[in-house]
This record gives sequence, C-alpha cells and structure tokens, in this order.
Amino acid sequence: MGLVAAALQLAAQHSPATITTGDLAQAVGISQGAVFRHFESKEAIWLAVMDWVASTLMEQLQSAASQPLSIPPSEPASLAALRGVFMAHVNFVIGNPGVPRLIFQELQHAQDTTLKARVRALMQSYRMLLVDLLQQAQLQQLLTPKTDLASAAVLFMGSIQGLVMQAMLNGQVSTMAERAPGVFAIYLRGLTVKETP
Amino acid sequence: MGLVAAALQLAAQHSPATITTGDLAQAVGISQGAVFRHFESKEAIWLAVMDWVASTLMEQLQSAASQPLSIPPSEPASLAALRGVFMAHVNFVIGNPGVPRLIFQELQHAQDTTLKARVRALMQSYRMLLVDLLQQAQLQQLLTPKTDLASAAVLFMGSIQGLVMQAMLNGQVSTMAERAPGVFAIYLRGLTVKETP
DNA sequence: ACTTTAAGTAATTGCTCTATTACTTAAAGT
DNA sequence: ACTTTAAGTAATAGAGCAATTACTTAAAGT
Repeated sequence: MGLVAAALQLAAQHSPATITTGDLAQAVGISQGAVFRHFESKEAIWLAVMDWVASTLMEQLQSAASQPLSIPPSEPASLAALRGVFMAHVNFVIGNPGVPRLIFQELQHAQDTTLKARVRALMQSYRMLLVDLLQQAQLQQLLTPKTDLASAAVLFMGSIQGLVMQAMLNGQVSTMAERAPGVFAIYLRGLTVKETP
Repeated sequence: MGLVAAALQLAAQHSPATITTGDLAQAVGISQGAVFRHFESKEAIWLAVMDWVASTLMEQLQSAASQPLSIPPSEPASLAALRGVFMAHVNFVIGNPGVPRLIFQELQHAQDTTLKARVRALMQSYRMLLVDLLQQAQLQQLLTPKTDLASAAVLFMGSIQGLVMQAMLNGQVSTMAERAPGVFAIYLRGLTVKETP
C-alpha cells in the first residue's frame, strides 16, 4: 500500500491533524525517515491525497450524472441525474470515510493554504456540475419558476453535509445510505413543480 | 477577557487544533504557565467553551422558537418558528464564527472524547427541538402527509452546514445571512403542503 | 499584625513530531 | 564489471508544546 492510500485509510479512523509521519510509515511498513524518500514533506502527502480525492470523486459524480437510472421509472432524466449524483456522493463517502475528515480539516484554516485552494477548486467543479443539471431541469420546466439555482446547489451539498455530520456523530458512516433517499426526497420536492394532488 | 472568550475568539481565526496555551495566555495578557491557575488542563478550557456554546445557542434557539415572527404575515406559527430557529442559528454562527470550527474539530475524533459527547448532547437537544416543531406543523396538517420527520431534521441542520461550509470556503461568514433565506425557502417548500398553483 | 489563598512569573521538564544526516542495500543502466 | 540511482535504516537535530515547579505578590480573612 502506498502512502496516499495509507493516509486515506488512517484518516478514516483518526483526525488527519493527529496523523504523524510515523503513523504513515508504520502503516506501509517502512521507517519514519523513509517517508521523505517518497514525498518532500508531510504536506505534500496530503496534497497528493486531495488530488486523488478530487479526480476520483468528480469522475464518479460525472459518471453518475451521465448515466441516470431513474428510481421511479417515469422520472425525467435531469432529475434522475441529480438523484444519481447525490447517491454517488453518498456512496463515495461511505467507501472513503476519511475524505470528509480531510475536507473539514482544511476548511478550518482561515488562511488560504495550498490544500485549501484544492478543496475550493473541487467544490467549484462540483457546484458547476450541479448548476448545470439544475439548469437543464429548469429549461424543461421541471422546477418551480424563479428557483434560485445557487441556493439549490448550496442546499444540495448541505444535505450531504448533514448526513455526513450525523454519521460522524454516531460513528457509523454506513447509516448514511439508509437516510439518504429520504433526505433527497425532501430536497427534490422543494425544487420541483408540484404534482396536482 | 477570560480564557473562554479568548479561545472562542482565536477559534474564529485559526483552527482550534493549532491554538496553543501560549496563544491563549497572550490573548488574555498572562504568561503561559498562568493559564493552569484557571484551568486544570487545556482540554478543560475547550470543555468550558463548549458548555458556553451549548447553553447560549440552545437558549437563543428556544427563544426564537417561542417568539416566532412571521415574514409573510399569514404564515402559520409553527412554520414561522422553524424559520426563526433557522435564522437564529445562522445569526449565532455569524456572531460566533469560531463555533463551527470547534464543532467540526470534535466531530473528527473517531473515539468518543468528553468533548465529543458534549457536542452530541447539543445536537440531540437541537434535534428534539426541531422534531417538536415539525410535529406541531404535522398535526396542523401543514406538512405533506407521511413526511419523514427524522430526515427533515437532518436536512434542516444540513442546510445550515451547507451555508457554513460555503462561508468557510470563501472566508467571509457574513455572506451566510444573504443566502440563508433562499436556502430555507427551498427547504420549507420540500416539507409543506403545496399551495394550489 | 499575621496568615491564608488566589493569581501571577520565569524557568524548566518531558514529550512528540518533522526533517535531516550518514550510511547501507539492491536493482537498473551502460 | 562498474556506476548510478532509488529506497531503505538508525540516529539525531531542532523546534514546539503542555504541564510542573519554585518563587513572588497582593488582596482577603480573622
């Protein structure tokens, strides 16, 4: 296992701030000093982790967006795409529980570190993907007229944040999967045109 | 200024994990060693901070819940109360920008520290307050039938998380106030009975 | 007046962590 | 075959930090 994978795995258990180069070395089975044969500094490792996270996550989100499988078969494609992105993100977090910890860690720093800039870039891409899908839905008149797409995108990401936070509180990330559909249902209902009752 | 206030103020600028007892001492104008005349350990300081946060926040949320001022004057009281709690929370974060950092910090630890237990207790009280208001609204048939109240509570808190995260990304917490109403509008629309178009 | 107690200081202890150094090993290049 | 390079080790330097200690100061109690 490489250092990047080890870092991500350790982050699933401890807070990234407390992970030492000694911990990483032990996880891959080398001495502490040998870590610096592979990376110039500790920060460089986290940077590589973030790069992996950013590319892998965006890849999976985009894949989910372009291959929407509707749960209610009649659901329009753009709404199914939003649902797919939501569930893909949830599944990514379940598969990589260290990622939210790393993100939260970096958001804390007030000054703009290199690592925080990467996180912002990732979020930017994410938001663009969302606004794109939301605009498609809006063009097809699936959304309430004058829906604020920026707010809708913030709420989308916040919905997942809420699930993550809840999961971190009780310590079991897997519970996210159960609650996710219910949360997304309320979210989508807040956006879409009301079916006649 | 006391150490608790200093800690909260410093947390608004740096990550709590990087705040040293020396920093706290400097902020209140004493020597590093003198800190331990007031608190037994560094952790005890953060514990006191969390206690202050928990009692102050819950007080303000409960106050907002019991004194609902409707923005659309026709809005039912229980929905206005939800809106009031939402805005009270947002305003609390704007007034105390260090709080989210502290919360995020503690959620990261996988093992159940004393501090994390306090955070969980706070969240528990918060959720009970929310479910209470949601149930009132449900009894008055303001919500969609069979609305999942647990999911609704998670989404409520997640909505604020999303706003906080967005604010931390661009570094200015004050922008939360502008976007908050739009986000809450979508949230509420996801729950409530649809007005006939 | 004397004593106790709370709050302070400066210095230091003990620990942890990142990064460097000097040296070793083994594979790859030519 | 010889050399270069990549990857490793053990040891240690160097810095920062929480907490302790011995000592001081000043207010409050009796």
